[in-house]
This record gives sequence, C-alpha cells and structure tokens, in this order.
Amino acid sequence: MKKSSEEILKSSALSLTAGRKTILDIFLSSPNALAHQDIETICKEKYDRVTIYRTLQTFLEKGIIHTIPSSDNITRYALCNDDCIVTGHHHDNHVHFTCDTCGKTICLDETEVPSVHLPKGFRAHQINMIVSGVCKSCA
Amino acid sequence: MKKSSEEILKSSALSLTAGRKTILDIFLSSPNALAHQDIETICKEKYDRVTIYRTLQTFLEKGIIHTIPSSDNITRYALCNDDCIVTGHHHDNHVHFTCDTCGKTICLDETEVPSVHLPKGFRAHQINMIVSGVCKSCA
DNA sequence: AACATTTTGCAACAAAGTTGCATTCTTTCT
DNA sequence: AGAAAGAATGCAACTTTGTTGCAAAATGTT
Ligand SMILES: [Mn+2]
Ligand SMILES: [Mn+2]
Ligand SMILES: [Zn+2]
Ligand SMILES: [Zn+2]
Repeated sequence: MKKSSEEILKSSALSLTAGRKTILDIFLSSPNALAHQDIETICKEKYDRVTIYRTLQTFLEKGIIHTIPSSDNITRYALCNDDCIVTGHHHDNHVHFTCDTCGKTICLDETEVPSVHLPKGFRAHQINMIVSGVCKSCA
Repeated sequence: MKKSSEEILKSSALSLTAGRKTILDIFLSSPNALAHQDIETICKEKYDRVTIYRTLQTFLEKGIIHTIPSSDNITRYALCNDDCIVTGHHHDNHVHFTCDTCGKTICLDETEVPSVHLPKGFRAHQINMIVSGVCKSCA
C-alpha cells in the first residue's frame, strides 16, 4: 500500500505544511521524474520559487526523493523507495530511463544496475546508469 | 599516436583559430573532464565567456568532445575517441568515474559499459554509467 | 491560547547561459 | 600578396537559474 503525503511527511519528522503536501502529492501522482521547473509551472501561483527550492532540498536530505543524473544540466527528482535512506545515505539502485521521443525520465524500479569491474585502484561507492532511447509509451 | 589540436580541427573541417586551439589543447593536456567554468578560469583573460560557450558547443557537434552526465547540474566535457562520431551520433561506450575525494571526473576508456536487460517495450539507444567513489590517486 | 520553533515570501543578489550585432580574423580565390 | 567572402569573436544586453537574509506567517507543543 502506497503511503500518503501526510504519512511520508510525518515519518520523516517534517512539519505538515500546505506547500510540502502539495509538492509531495505532485510527485506521488507523477509517473515520471520532475525538474524544479516542472513543479514551478504547476504551482507557481501558490508557492514561491524559493519555497520550492527549499522543499526539494529538504526532501532530498530526508530521503524522500532522489536526483537523477543527466547530461542536460537539469536536475530531475523522483520519489525514493520506502527503505531508501535507512542506512544514512541513499541507495536507489535502479536504472533510469530517458525517452528521446517524449523527453520523459522515469525510474525503472525493477531494473537493477548491473555491477561493473573497475580498473585496479578504483573503489565504487555508488553506481548510476541512465539509459536513453524509446520508452514503452512511445514505442 | 595522439593527434594534435591542429590536426583535430582540420579533420573536423573547423577553421583554425587561436581560441579553438587553446581550448582544445587544454582538453588534450587534461587528465580529467572539464566544466565550462574550469576552462573559463584558465583562459578568461584571453577569451570571452561567450566564445568558450560557443566553442564547446561546436566541439560537441563535431564529435570532438562529449558530455558526462552528473547529478550536480554541472556539465563536464571530455575528449572523444577518434572514431566517436563516424556514424553521425556519439558512441562513447565507456564508464565515467567521479571521485568523492578529489572531485575529479574521468573517462575510464578501457571500461566498457555493461549491458542491461530492460523491461519489455523499452528500446535502448545509449547507455551511460557514472560511478562515484574513490579514485586511483586518492586511494 | 500562548509560546517557541519552523517555514514561507519577498527582495536583493549572484551565477549561468543566450542572443544580436558590429568588428576582426581565416580562408579562398585571383 | 592582396581582395573578397565567410566565419568566429567580443561586447552589451538580457533571460534563466539558484542563493541568501530577514521579517511575517504558520506550525506544533505546552
Ligand atoms: Mn529513481
Ligand atoms: Mn568519456
Ligand atoms: Zn517516451
Ligand atoms: Zn580522487
């Protein structure tokens, strides 16, 4: 069963404010990752740009959302799984997909990042894999 | 044998200007990937910010450099291999590494990106893998 | 309800990136 | 070598993105 925004905020020890709830609900109902700009477009009438920046930052720190690396200089965010930050740092271990056709970026929650053998001397701490191509909807 | 900046510019059908040569030489002599800001710091006295932006854009289009995805909103660039753009689009198929200690990002040219099995309906066109951890020099 | 603590909005600012245009530099052609 | 055409550069102005300080408002706790 999916947690509600109130439940998530409460379990992260965050005070329940209208802005946080709104932004979190946007994530909960979005099938794809969102950039700051996307959120601003949806609720710039109701909340200040600065509040959105700060809310995203807070969610990141609490392990509610994670960032997705990209080549285009746009940070995109998506919800973490429940147990994401239990150990103190993020461990979203799934592949991300960016569709060249519709432009959307999504978490492939079921697709684990494959391991890789690094040259001698390198120690991996986190591995990100971003696949681009054509998504299911655009196929 | 490594190509000189003049040779690279010539084989990309770009006119040989002092700015392009300087910036390309910076890449040729750098062991790690460079952000716009890094280049600006090195040669802001000699070349305008705008020129640096345009030069990087040109190099990208010609397949001389490629971008490296990141989570921090900073586009980093590194030299492509010789045969990178022969087919019309980039195919840098190597892993990238970002060191949490020294902050440098490098191409692991010898380390191929492992393949991954995507959910039904998704078609991969390009795969990026970015590993973070501790690099050889910082181990 | 009153208090202490957080969060928010606003304003001002800083940094990053883009665009148009006049000038300068490259390359080509004679 | 010199002229002409085309391309690259610098500058100014602007837009977009992100940050900071502070006063006002909202929240949670007693
Ligand atoms: Mn994800
Ligand atoms: Mn590379
Ligand atoms: Zn798509
Ligand atoms: Zn290092």
